[in-house]
Amino acid sequence: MSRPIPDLKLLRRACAPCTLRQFCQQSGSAPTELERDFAGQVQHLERGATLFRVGDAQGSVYIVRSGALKTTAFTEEGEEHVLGFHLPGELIGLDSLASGEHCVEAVALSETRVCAVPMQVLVTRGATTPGRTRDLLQIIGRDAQESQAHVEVLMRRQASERIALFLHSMLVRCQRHEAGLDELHLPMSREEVARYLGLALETVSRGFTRLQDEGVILVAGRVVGILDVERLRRLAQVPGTDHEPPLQRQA
Amino acid sequence: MSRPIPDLKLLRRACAPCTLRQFCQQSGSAPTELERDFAGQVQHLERGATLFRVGDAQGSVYIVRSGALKTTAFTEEGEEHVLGFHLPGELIGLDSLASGEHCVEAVALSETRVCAVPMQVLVTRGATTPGRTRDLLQIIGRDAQESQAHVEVLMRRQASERIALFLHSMLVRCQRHEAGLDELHLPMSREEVARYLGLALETVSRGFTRLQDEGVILVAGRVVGILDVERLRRLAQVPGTDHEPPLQRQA
DNA sequence: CGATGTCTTGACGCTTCTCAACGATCGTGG
DNA sequence: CCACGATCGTTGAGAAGCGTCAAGACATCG
Repeated sequence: MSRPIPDLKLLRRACAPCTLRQFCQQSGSAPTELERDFAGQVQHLERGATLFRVGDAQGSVYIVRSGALKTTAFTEEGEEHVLGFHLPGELIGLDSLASGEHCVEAVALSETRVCAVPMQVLVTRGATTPGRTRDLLQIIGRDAQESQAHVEVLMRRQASERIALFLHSMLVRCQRHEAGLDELHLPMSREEVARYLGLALETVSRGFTRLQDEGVILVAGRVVGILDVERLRRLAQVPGTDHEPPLQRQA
Repeated sequence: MSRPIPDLKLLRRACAPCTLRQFCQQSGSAPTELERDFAGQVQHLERGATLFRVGDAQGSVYIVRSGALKTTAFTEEGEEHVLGFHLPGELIGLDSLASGEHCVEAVALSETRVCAVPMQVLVTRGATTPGRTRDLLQIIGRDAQESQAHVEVLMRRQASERIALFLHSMLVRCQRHEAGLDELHLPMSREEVARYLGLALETVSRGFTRLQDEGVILVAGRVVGILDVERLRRLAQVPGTDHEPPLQRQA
C-alpha cells in the first residue's frame, strides 16, 4: 500500500464538480484512503470508444472527468435511441442497478476521461450508517431526475420547444463549470441530438436555423453562441428566474 | 407494543406482488417486527384524492395494494404531464430521493389503498449490511427502469406505436397478477393516457378505434379486450417472445 | 485532389393537432 | 321514474407541423 499519492490539491480541484465527491472527500483534510482508492482509476477513451455495452456485468459507475459520452438503447430493428448525454462531473452507469447488468450502451463522443468507482465500494460505504445511505440515495435520486428531465423534453409536442429546452439545459449544465458561459461546444452530432429529442435530424437543423434567424442563438456547426438566454428560457418554458409571475393553474 | 397482530397468512398473500417484500418479509417465518411495522399503515384514498403533492416533504414510499394512481408534473403554464401509472404491487414515491421533497404529484385514479413505508425504515434497514443495501438499490433501479420505459414510449414517432406499446405494457403489468388475462380495465381516462403518451386525446381515441378496426383489440370505453396479443406486440415493437429472429444491427 | 462525413436547405406528402359537434353514460334531483 | 347536466368518448374537417426524399455546401482527412 505504498504507491505514490498524486498531488492532493490538484485532485481536489479536479473532483470539485464531481457528483460523488461526498463519497470521495468525506474527511476533507488528510489524504484519506478513499482518495487514494479513486485517484488511480481514471480510464481514457478515444472518440467512439465504448465504456460499457448492453449486457455487461455491473462493475463500476463512472464520473466524467473530461470529454463527453452518450448512453444509447436499441430498438428491435436496430434503431438507436439516445437516452442521455454525460458531461464532465456527471454520473454514468447506474442503469445496471436493477438487474446487475447494463441495459444501455455508453459511447465516448470525443476523447474522454472517466473516473471509475467500483459498485462494490459504493455499496460497502453506503452500508455503514443511515447517513451514508442517505447520501447514496440522494446521488441516485439526482441521476433519476436526469431521466425525468428527458421525459419532460419528449413530452413537448413542438420541435422548437424540445430544441430550445435541449440547448437551455446544455447551457445550464455547462455553466455549472463556467459561470456566465455563453457559447456551447456541442460534443454530439445533429443526428445524435435528433435521436435524443425524438425528431428527424433535418428538423433539428431547421430548428437551430430558426433560432438563429430569430436572434436567439448563433450557429456555427457544433459551436452555438447563446445570444439571448432569457428568450431561450421562455421558448423552452422552463421555470427559471422568472421576471414575470407564473400563471395560475386552472382548476 | 402489545397491539394485535393481524392474520399473518392473509398479510403474506396480500404482500406477494409487493415490490418491497424483500424488505418486509426478510425472516420468512415468525411474525417479525417488520411485519407488524408495516401491517397497520394502510391508507385509503378516494378517487381523485392526492397521496402527495409537489413540495411535500419526503415521508414514505408507497406500495399500491388496490386501485391505481397516476403521478403528474406541471409545466409553467399549468399543463399536466402524466409521468406514470401505478398499479397494485407497484412502488410510488421515490421521486423525493434527490431533494428530500416530492417533485411530482400522486393522485388516485379510483378508490385506492396503499401501504406506506417510512423512508426512515428503508434507509435504516438499508444501512445494516451491503446485502441489504444491494436489495434497496435493486428496488430503486427497477423504479428507474419504469421511467426509462416511458422514455422508450415517447421516442416512438408514430402515435399508433405509442398506443400499442402502452396497451401492451399495461397488459404485461396486469398479467403479473393474473396470468392469461386478456381484458384490460383501464383506470385512467383517454385524456390521461394522452398526457402520458404525449399525444392529443383525440389521437388516442382514434388509435384505439383503429386497433379495433384491425381486429387487434375490442374497445368498450375503459374496458379493452385484447384479441391478438402477438400482433399488438409486433405493433409495439417490443422484443418479447420473438418467433422471428431479431434483425442484425447495421454497423 | 477526391472521398467521406456532416450540416443545411428545399419540396412534398402524411400524420397529428385543433376546433367542433355529437352520442353515451352516469349521478342527481325533481 | 324520467329529465337534466356533467363528464367522457367518438368522429369529422381543416390546417399546421414534421418526416421523408433529394440535392447541395462545407470541412476534414487520406
